[in-house]
Amino acid sequence: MDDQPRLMHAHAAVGMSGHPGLSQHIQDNTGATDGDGRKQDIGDILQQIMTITDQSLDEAQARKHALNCHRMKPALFNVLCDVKEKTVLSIRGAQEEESPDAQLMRLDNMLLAEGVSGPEKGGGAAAAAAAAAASAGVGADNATEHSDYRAKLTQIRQIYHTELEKYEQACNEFTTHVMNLLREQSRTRPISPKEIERMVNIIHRKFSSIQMQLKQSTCEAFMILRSRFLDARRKRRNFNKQATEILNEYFYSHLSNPYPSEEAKEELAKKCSITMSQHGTTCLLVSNWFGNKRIRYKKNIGKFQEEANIYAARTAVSAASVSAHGSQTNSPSTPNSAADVTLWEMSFVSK
DNA sequence: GAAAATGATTAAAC
DNA sequence: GTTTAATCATTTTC
Repeated sequence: MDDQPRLMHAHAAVGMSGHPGLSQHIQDNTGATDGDGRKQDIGDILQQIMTITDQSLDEAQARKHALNCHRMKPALFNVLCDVKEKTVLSIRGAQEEESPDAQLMRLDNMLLAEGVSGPEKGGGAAAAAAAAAASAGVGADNATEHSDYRAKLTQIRQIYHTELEKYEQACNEFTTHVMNLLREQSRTRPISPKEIERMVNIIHRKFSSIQMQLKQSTCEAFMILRSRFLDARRKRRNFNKQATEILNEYFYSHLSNPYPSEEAKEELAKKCSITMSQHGTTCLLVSNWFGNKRIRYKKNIGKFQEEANIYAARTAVSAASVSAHGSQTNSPSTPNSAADVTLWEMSFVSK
């Protein structure tokens, strides 16, 4: 501890000779002329600053006040700020990397597009829900699922906004607190406004990285919600009995070639009151049904034999009644009897 | 509650 | 683009 005064004098001397701006500052701020007197002044100030922590609170307060009023104080602080700026802060400044704005923008855009953030609900959220409901292609009870979806979306929005607000408030409070602290400290140690600004930036970056995490998890929550809602497999509905009968009737009466054309599919979909798929011009549901039926029939003809006989008999009866009335055939192709081995069946029965 | 049935999805082949 | 074959996920049946 005995070294301190010597050290401070040495510092002051180095400051004088090593920093070209110091004498200038002092000239500017004090107008002093006596070189030795100035050295003595600076040495005194520095010594007082360094020993201030060793003193009692009252003493220190008094000393702080005296220092603040010292005529050399502004000049000395300016120089020290300059030195700090040119060494530590400039190095640190150079190392500061670019903030990941791109990702933040991506998240912001997504939240905006999905209606989680932004002005008010009704835009993206409703559109997404409507699209989801439409592509799910369901009928009766989609209203409840729809509102369920909307309620959950609102919940996500609410959590997001309250959390965001909390973070913003905390950020502001913390920034104000730190700024006040630094301003207060700048009375006793050299802190430039630039340094305060830099500190504020650091705080903002930290908080915005937290906000980014919030945005990320909100996006994830929304994606999960939507995928649940959109996943058609989760909301599979069996066709009603009538629809199944219509499809089976077509299938067994076209066993030689159970591949309905686009028109036939649309016709069948209409007959079965199946809403058209959003995926294209074909009725995907009918295509799915025929795809499944073909493969399952082919895999186990025996199991479907009884069903085949029933439908064959039914079509035979209707064909007979039609011919009995002398009408023309209203079927695009000749119905097959279940006993017949059809062309289509031939292709896989004979391996 | 397990098994069967069934609609949807997928990759691969055409 | 469609179809097949395998598979998944749900609903229905027992």
